[in-house]
Amino acid sequence: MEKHLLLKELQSKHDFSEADFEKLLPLFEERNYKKNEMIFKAGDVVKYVFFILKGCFRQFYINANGMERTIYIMEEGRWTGESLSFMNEIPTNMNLQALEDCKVLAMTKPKWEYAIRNIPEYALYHMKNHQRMIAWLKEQLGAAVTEKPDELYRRLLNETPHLLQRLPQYEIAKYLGVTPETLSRIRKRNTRL
Amino acid sequence: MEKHLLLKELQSKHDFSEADFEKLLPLFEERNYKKNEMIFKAGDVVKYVFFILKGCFRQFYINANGMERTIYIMEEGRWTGESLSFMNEIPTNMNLQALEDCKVLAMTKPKWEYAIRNIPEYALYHMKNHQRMIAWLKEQLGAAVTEKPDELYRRLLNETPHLLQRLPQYEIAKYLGVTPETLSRIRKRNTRL
DNA sequence: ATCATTTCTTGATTTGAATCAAGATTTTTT
DNA sequence: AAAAAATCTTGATTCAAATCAAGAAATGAT
Repeated sequence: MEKHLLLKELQSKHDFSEADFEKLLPLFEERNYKKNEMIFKAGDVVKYVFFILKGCFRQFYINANGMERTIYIMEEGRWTGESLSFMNEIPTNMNLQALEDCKVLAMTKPKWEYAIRNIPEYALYHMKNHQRMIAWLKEQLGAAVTEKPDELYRRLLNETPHLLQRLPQYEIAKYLGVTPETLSRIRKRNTRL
Repeated sequence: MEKHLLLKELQSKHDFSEADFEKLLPLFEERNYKKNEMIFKAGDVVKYVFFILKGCFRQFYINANGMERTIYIMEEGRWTGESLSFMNEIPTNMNLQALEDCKVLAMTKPKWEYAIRNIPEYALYHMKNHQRMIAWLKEQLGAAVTEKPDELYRRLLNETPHLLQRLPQYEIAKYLGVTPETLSRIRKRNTRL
């Protein structure tokens, strides 16, 4: 029997036992989202934390003039959600959308609190995950402003080349923070291997 | 006797008892940094987590071409450091510099681990703090790309007006991600109340 | 297979910030 | 108080990406 995607993720980042996994897994419920469906919008209180079993999501920000920017794209085997809103039951300023038909494991706040209190290794895994996220966001913020679009594209090509196959170009453009026209030109410039 | 700055911060974000504070405080040592001193640089392993008692710091990113971008500026009553590097004893990709003569409370990793294990409320406070930081960074990233520099300046003017008094303009410029010349023009445009 | 829709490419033009280059002003040092 | 250094302002020019505007190509529907 194949190892569960969630167990794989937990063990890849932390020393997580199968016994703890047996306690954790039943706390989730399975949910499905259709392509382009909005999971939450700015102003909503986020009701679940999500572990992605199939498909991918984008989390994005919309400013006062309606300009949007994709903050990250998460695929299967990763978490998504918005923990500040989720934990404190306050409105989020982010938006989450399914980019494909998706299947997730979703956990509500009472069950999540139970998990944090009763599965110490889950709390520790969680802390590590947050640290990683903070470091990643700081680097993204640094890179977003100091790097030229061509360089940002090459980074993506290096770090997550499969995303360029998986997603339409206008989604990549929103992620890089350029217009689709500019991305088209970047690709032309960078195609001559 | 006045309430300790650290206790104030802990209680403002979490239900933190004075008894727990008595256990936490001795784990720190006081350290001083001179204006412009580098606390750590990209490639270093970060040895402490810092709570700022006096002064302010900037954390910044330097890209491959030497372009730099200030990620955040932290003042007294706030934390700084780089927890991914600190916790995992791996090199950081960030730089931390004192912008004034500073005094901090610094905690080493063994003591921090002791605190996390033995003062559960500190672990919870810590988790909340991380969530807040993630939400803030996501918003910063969204805003950095979607907003025009004038709007970013007005945000700063709204959210942390005292920083504009406290710091030279070229530091504000690095934080906003524009050149000092551009900031000078932005200020001119936005000064007519 | 054809038509319609969505996505991508290419060119021309506009726009806003970076860069380059002096000066002016403020702060620090002596 | 004068001199030196650091910081800030202003103007002219350059440059890169956004915008505007068609078309071309790919995808999906009938």
